Amino acid sequence: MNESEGKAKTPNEKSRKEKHSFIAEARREQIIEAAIQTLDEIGYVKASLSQIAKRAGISTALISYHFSDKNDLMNQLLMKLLERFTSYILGKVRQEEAPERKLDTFIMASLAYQGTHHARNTALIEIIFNARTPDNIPYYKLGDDDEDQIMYELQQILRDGQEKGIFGTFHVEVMANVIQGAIGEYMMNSNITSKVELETYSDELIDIVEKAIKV
Amino acid sequence: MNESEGKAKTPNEKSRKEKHSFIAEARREQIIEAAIQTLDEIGYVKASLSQIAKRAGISTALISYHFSDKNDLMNQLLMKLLERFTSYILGKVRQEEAPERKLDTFIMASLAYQGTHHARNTALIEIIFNARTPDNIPYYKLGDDDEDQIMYELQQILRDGQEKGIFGTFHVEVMANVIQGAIGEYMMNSNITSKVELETYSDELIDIVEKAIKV
Amino acid sequence: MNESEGKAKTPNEKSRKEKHSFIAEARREQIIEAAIQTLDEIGYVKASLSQIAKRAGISTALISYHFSDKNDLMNQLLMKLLERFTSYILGKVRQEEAPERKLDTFIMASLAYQGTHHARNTALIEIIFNARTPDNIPYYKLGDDDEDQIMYELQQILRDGQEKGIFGTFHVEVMANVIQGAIGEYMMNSNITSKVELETYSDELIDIVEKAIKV
Amino acid sequence: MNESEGKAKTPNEKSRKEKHSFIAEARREQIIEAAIQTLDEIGYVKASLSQIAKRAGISTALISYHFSDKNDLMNQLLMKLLERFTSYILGKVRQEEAPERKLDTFIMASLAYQGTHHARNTALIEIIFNARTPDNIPYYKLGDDDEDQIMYELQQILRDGQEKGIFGTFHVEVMANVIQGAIGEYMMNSNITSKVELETYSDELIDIVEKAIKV
DNA sequence: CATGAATGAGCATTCATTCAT
DNA sequence: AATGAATGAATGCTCATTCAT
Repeated sequence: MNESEGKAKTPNEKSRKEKHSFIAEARREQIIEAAIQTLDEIGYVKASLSQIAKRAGISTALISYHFSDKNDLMNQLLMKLLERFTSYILGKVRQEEAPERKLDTFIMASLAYQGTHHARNTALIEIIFNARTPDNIPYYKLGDDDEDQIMYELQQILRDGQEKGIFGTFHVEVMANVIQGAIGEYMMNSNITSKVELETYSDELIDIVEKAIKV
Repeated sequence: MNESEGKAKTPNEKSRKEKHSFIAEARREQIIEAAIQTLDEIGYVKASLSQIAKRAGISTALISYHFSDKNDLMNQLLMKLLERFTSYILGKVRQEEAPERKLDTFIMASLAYQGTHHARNTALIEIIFNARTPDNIPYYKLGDDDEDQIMYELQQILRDGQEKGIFGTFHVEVMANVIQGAIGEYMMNSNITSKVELETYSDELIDIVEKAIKV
Repeated sequence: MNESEGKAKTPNEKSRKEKHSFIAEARREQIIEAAIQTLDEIGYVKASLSQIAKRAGISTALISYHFSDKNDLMNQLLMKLLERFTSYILGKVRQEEAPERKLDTFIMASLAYQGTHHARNTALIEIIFNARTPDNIPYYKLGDDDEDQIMYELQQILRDGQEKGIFGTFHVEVMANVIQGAIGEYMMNSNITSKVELETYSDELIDIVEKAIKV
Repeated sequence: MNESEGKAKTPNEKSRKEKHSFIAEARREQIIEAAIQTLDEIGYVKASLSQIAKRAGISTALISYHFSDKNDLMNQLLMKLLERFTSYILGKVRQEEAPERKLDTFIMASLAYQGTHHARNTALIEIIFNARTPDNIPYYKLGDDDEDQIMYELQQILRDGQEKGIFGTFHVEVMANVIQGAIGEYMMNSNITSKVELETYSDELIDIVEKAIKV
């Protein structure tokens, strides 16, 4: 707002501005956390601003103050959730070198996320399957080709393995989709979750995939 | 709310009741069809009773008359959709004898349903991922063991194949889940749908599964 | 809604439909009257749906039920008020034959309306000077050339008088505007209203106009 | 709220106060200008404090700091606008000596103001027709006898002319009102504005008035 | 069986205002 | 003097539901 920003005439001028941004950022974070909790507890359909505000211990007006829109809040939340999920998975996967190790890690990390970040994952699912773009297209139908780094990474691993002759021949996109589907199904369906241990499922899935991709 | 509500005002109570039931049944059917159309067109979140009524060409009050609740309507709709889907798949699968044929048919029929009954399938997905039980549990987390005949049938096929020595050893529940997940992913994610033809996906998936289950 | 309307299969079928429309029409009328009262009492800025509903003794939702919009309500109200005002003035004016009598009647009737229909007139002023079109143009700037029958009639009287040689030469549009302004000023400004009697004002205005238009 | 609020914290209280007053006065001026612009652009109903603040490039809190109330702001704005308008008209009128010249000048200056100070005039109209006193009386109904120097001056001109035998006999208050109405009508109604040139209207109005007041 | 009429509860959002800094 | 943060109240509006007819 002021063209002489960055000059920091006085030491506390800068800190004051930083504090302001800091408070605002903290609030936004808090609201987003409350939104995650709300989505987890009562689902997208019932997740009104007042429900979110209640969980954050603030007024609904304050949400409107920090986010231009309910849509804005949901979009920023979706981005944050995807970001966190993506960086969690990629962080683990990229520590590995060999394609077969990368693949195993991918599967294990993806499944583990559900256990370690249950609320986040539920919130993610709730948004993806309920929210729609302004053009009324559900996010789950979008598949956001460009943005979905996870899917891109998985396909890269598979292609890399094929090129190195470690994996056999198969339709990469279909295979990636099958793996994603198997992971997603475990994440969402608590029927299988309650009957098969995460580790068992992980091991068995890796087993199945290995059989399917081997040379 | 209760089906035995008649107070016998007239002597020909029975015939009247039958007629009433018949008309009522037809109306319920009509409302449910309109609900499917509504869910397909505008999604669960926006699918208000008035939107459904508009598509059915009736008043919203009439929906409230025939269903005790919006929840009741959605539950009945869900059941009907599951029933139809189930009987479609089982109808095809049970025409086959050999486990490997049954399995292939199961996969192909499941995937084909999306193409042949698009609106129904979208409606099904919209309900499963948006509606919640009175106890606030999302349907997608339920997985309803007892009612999910589809899953039961798939697992039966796999077990049958194993017993007959046609399939190798693998964790039946995990394998069934993987297959279900692969099918579901293709149904929901239009990203893969637009990039891989139904038949290709079907063939490749069968291929993958065969490799994974073979002795 | 039904193509067999007007056939009136049974006597009470028709009457039922008529009754429904009648009730709805009566409600709309009641709401519009409440809106007039509200505008008169608290002005356009504060005239919220709940204030109108309070005066009508109904819920705000019922206003939304009978009018598609607040804008819709205000537009219909504006039309009704203009219509009533116009028909009142024109009804009186058209009973006269001679241009000079028509002109006198026009002035007297316009001024009298303020006295006899005070609330309506205030409501009219409040809407015209406060409401705006969707394009954000105030109604008072619109001047609604085509619709303003009153202004058209006044100009016709003046032209007719000129053609018949009863009135002299003057700029018709300016003269009509001056007359309208003089009437409007008396209607709105309660300062002059409290100091000069309606009849005095009427007589004097007629006098002034006569001097200005005479041959 | 009170101008003698200083608590004499520092010795050079007076100079500080003066500086403060000066800055404060400048801010108030700035806010008032922004308010004029806002009223002109979007009208009274939509002229929220945040809209005004946006146009002033300041925060809404600062408006609340300098004006006790939104009402206070609007009142002070109204006074300022009336003051400016009054001094503009009176400045021109008082340069003339003869009543007939004064009258012509009054009319021309009043009409010219719309052209030369369009935004101010629109803002003036918006406030007068939308704002209300704490007692809920619209300003347009007030006519504020004591403060309205314009109307007083006009009536003085007319009386002076009569006393000097230049004007004939007529009801001064009504005549003044007619002139005011004719001017106001042209100012507000863009229908006439677009059809009749300012100069034409001015000439014709003077002509009409001259005929009406001549001996 | 079917509807129009009606409502209370809830929605997202904006507003004028206050307060700590 | 000035601002960002925060709120309670109010707005227009939609919704599922009820009820008399």
